Amino acid sequence: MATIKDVARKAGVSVATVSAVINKSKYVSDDLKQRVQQAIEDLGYRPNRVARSLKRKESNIIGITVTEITNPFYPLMLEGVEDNAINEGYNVMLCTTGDDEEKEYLLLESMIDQGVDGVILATIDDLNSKALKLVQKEGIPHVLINRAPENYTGSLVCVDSYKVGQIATKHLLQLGHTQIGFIGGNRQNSKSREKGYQAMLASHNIPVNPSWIIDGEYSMEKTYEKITKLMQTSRTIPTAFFAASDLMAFGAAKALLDNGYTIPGDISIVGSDNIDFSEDFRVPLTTVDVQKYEIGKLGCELLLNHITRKEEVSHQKIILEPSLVLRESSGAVRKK
Amino acid sequence: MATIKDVARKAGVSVATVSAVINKSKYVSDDLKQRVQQAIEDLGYRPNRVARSLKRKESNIIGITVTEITNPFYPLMLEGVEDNAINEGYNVMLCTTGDDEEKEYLLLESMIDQGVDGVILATIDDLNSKALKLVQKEGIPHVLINRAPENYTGSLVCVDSYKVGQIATKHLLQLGHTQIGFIGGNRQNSKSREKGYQAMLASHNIPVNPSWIIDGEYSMEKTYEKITKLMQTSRTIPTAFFAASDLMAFGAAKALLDNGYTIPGDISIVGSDNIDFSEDFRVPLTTVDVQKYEIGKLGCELLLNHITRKEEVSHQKIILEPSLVLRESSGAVRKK
DNA sequence: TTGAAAGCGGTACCAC
DNA sequence: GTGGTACCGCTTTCAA
Repeated sequence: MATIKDVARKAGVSVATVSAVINKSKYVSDDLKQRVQQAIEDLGYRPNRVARSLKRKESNIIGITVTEITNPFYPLMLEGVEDNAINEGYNVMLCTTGDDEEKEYLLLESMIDQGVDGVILATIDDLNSKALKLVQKEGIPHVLINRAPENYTGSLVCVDSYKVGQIATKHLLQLGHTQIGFIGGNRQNSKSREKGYQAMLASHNIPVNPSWIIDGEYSMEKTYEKITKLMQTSRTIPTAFFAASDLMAFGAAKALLDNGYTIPGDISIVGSDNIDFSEDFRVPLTTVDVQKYEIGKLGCELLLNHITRKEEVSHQKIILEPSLVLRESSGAVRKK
Repeated sequence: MATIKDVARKAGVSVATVSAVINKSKYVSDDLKQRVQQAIEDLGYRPNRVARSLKRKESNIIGITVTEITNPFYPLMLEGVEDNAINEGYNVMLCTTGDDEEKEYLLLESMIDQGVDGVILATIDDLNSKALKLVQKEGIPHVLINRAPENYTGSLVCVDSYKVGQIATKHLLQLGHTQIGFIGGNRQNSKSREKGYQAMLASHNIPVNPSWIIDGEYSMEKTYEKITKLMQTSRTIPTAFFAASDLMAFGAAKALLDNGYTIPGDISIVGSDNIDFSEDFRVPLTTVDVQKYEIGKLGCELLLNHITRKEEVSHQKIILEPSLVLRESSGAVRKK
């Protein structure tokens, strides 16, 4: 690999001048500029970004943490991030944490040590998260996307999960359902969706049956098990379920279908996320769209703003609007 | 951020000694070792990887290029790569090329300039690919995964696509189908699968009908259109389709379903890839599994071997075995 | 056994 | 306008 010195020698100028023409950082006469450019061309020279990073203390790399990448929700979000990053001349470093706090911390640390200019965190639910504390302590620009602790005051972009719960539940109520179960997991998004669901029921004076609140652990398989068990042990089951993720909705639907129920004939299902395959699930899934791509894209924009204009970092919150996507898994409550 | 100098000062030793204890690169007396470790602890010192990279000319970062990440095939493969990389102390930089040669080249170049120690390429079909030429010219360790040019002689891990075609076609033949269409796209994997399909038909003396070879462009939507058009314009359509990807199989199945055909009653469909959702597609899809996770994992292992043992780089080829996954989209040919 | 110092490949200040 | 050079933070050779 040719270095800046080689270029300088070949062009018969100093390295300072080469650097100046590369970065357009100060005036260089046309003559020298020509010679330098010619030399760069001839040698196929490309600046060593590592050296530049060391000196400038900026790498043009951003990091992103996600819990998992096999849930189709994340690739789309990631695409939003990457599209934006590439456009602005940044590379992206990816870490999958698997919801493991310790792994998350270590991976984040490794990215910081690698010199990332900032990080997008899609894994933070807790204000006391070690990972969050780390970026704060180190003063690394960061924005949370998709997930965020309830009273987080930093920059973030996510969907209004409370509304997700309201929208889904309202839809079910309008179809005449009053016995509506909830399937969620141990994440803030789920909790907010549950609150929206509870509030909507409460506003219609409908009590919630605690045994119809299912912990699906954000897993299709677990949800399948839990719902199967519910059918075996409960005397009555709801006429509808709202799930805090499409994957859990899938699990529930499969369990129901496998036990001879029809959807939506016997039981309605509403998911959330609107992942690509919800449209082509065994029963096309009614769900709530949460603007996955936008979350990633805006999150990246925000981060890049933080990075480039450090001084005017205003803690910005972007809360996106969810919207109902009507498909075939929800229908009028069955007649008794 | 504390630097190595701070540690040295605090411990009352030279930076060389600090470096030695960090890297265990030479003997240091217990006394000094203690003091250094204490100082590191006190300061919360972590070595600057950028500086280390510059000096050592290795970054512990590997790059990976994929064409798209929204096809659920890739996240699993990527997971295989990342799991392995993390375990070995490497971070991964991700680039999505969208099958755009120019973008691919630029992104790859940017990763190299960022100092990646090696790259995994899941985007190469052509021996003359600019991207491939680049890594070869620069002498960057690289391995191709999932996709590869026909006569590629470097390291690679992928599934035997020819066999994929054979297996799928054989299955259909065994069900009594003789009128079998093929849906593919402009990638080497598809071409090999098509060859396997053709060969299997030939060995049964069954001619292939050229109008039943459909270019689905690796897109669900395109395939939907093409199949819809086929139904409108052709007097006869096959009793079965084999598609070179599950996504295209989905597109075909949807088109058929939307036009009143039953699957597999009227027409059988076999996909390839075995993406997660093929199991829960409207009609659970019979498909050919291609060991996505393994491809990524082994590809990463191979690359890391190249990086760490430069001298003994034997060009290694790992060809994985595909296997049929029987589900509900394929059945006996209908009686006339 | 320990440390001084050169140097990785750039950037940017300062002097000419 | 241009170039000499210190320096970014670390590794590694070499001398003491």
